[in-house]
Amino acid sequence: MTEQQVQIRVRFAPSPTGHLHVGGARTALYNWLYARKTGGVFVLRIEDTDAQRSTAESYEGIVRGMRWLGLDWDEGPDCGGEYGPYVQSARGVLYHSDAGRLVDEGKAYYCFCTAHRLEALKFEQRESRDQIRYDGHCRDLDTDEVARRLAAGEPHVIRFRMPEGGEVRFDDVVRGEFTIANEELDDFVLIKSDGLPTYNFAVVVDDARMRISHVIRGDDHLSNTPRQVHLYAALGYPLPKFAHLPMILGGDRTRLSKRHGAVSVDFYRENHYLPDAMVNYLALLGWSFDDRQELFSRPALIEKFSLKRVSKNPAMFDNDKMEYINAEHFKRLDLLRKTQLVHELLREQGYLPGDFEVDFTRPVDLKLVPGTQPVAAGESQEGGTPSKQFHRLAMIVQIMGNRLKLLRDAPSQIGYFFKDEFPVDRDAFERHVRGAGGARRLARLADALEGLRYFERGAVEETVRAFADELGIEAGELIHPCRVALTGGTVSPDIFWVIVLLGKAKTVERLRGASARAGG
RNA sequence: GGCCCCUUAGUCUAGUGGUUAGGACGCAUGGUUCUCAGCCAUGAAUCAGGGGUUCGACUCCCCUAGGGGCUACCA
Repeated sequence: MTEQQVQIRVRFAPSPTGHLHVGGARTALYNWLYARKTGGVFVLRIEDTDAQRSTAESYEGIVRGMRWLGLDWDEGPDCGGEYGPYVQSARGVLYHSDAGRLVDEGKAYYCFCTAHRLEALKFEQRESRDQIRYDGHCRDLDTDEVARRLAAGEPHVIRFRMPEGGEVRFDDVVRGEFTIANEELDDFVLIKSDGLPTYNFAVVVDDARMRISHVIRGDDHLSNTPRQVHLYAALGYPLPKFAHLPMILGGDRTRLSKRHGAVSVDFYRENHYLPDAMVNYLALLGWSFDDRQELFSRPALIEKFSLKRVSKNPAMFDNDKMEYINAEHFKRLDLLRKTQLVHELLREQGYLPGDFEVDFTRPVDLKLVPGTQPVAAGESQEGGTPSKQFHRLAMIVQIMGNRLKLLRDAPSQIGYFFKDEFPVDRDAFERHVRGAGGARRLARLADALEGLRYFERGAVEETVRAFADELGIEAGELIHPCRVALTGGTVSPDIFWVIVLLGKAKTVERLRGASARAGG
């Protein structure tokens, strides 16, 4: 007898009441990874039973965030599926039908208690330091009375009839066994007086009817799970497997929320982090593979992910580590891909001329790029054909090497290659150009470079060093002012490459300009 | 208040009775270099506290403390 193989079905069920934060994204990711690893189905369901707080913008934002992260779903509000609708507000009849069944079977009942009465009850229980729970006031109302009050249109809710004694038990893939006495639970509400289901009820009805096999969610739901287990039993639905993930905490160790700054997925998207890097880092928040590997490509993550290795401890989101992971992923991108990304961003921000077009759908010849090929004399580095412009951009990206860690910083780091107006570090200018007699030297260096017949790296370096020798100074003493004049700051890639890629005309112009400004 | 969960360096973690408690980020120092990044090397830093159990506890049990969650007609 082989056990029947049940299809693995998981879901991410956000409520559209805010942006997608890293905690939600992590939950979505683990579900997605599990589905992709097992060949299962990943469902997106929108839990909008809180009519007040749910918004369309929030829904759009969540979808945008998940798409950016590359967490694609197989069934959901936009693409449908066999078990729709995938928005709770459209599933009303399902909840009412299941709730009605429970009432008919005596497993749930109508309650007419007013908010006022409940308030007073709570107050009283707090005073007497009692457990705060519903007292079962309407639990055994006469059926005729119920019918009469219902007919009279009296506001009411439907409550679950919690068994008096006994206990509930369930297994959690990451927590192990969980048991709690029924006394701790009370007759919680299933259907609110506005007719909408409560979270605890809707989640069970939906997970069951959508055939969810594994409920993977944040561990803030752990305490609610026993109630849900009761509901599964009462409704006669098979119990799914549960996996409660540790929370992700903000810097102050409290639950993540808006006030925790950069914890929105939007932030990372807008700042041009790499989605694969974010996925990698998020995966590490509460999961580890072993004691050595922590850098994973997406396929590697799918292959290695396992619910069994999910940690029980809450984790704090560490931005430094996120940036590090991002840098590592960026480092691993090939030159073409990097250049493509930089190109895109530079264009967006107006750093590139309008005629700078590269058709990335066609192979780009990078043979000349690797960085050792001299640029032939007479070939201007500015302007030129699109492929020449691209070639130059690729070389710039190439010489940037690992200095470019975050795509977002590309414009400020290499902007001086494309615009003549770039920020100049005043202090550096004073120190390296005006002070130390740099101004006069720069003008003379400009002359020397201008006379160069072959403007390629070797010749440039030779010229600069020879000039330093002639002056009887260290090459560095010439290079520093040069860097400030050319790039505006004290940080740049190899200065000789900068000179070559800037081109003779721009180099000479900036050197003379700086010299003049310094009064040389 | 009641109940539940969690506890290895600042942070993320490996570890399941015997280890010099391993790795990573961050930090510090040194090396490489025209600066920076990178890379290499080195270093500081951890089992929350207290009781047990045991020949032996980071590992098992109990208590305390701290943190988190649930206790809503929020999800």
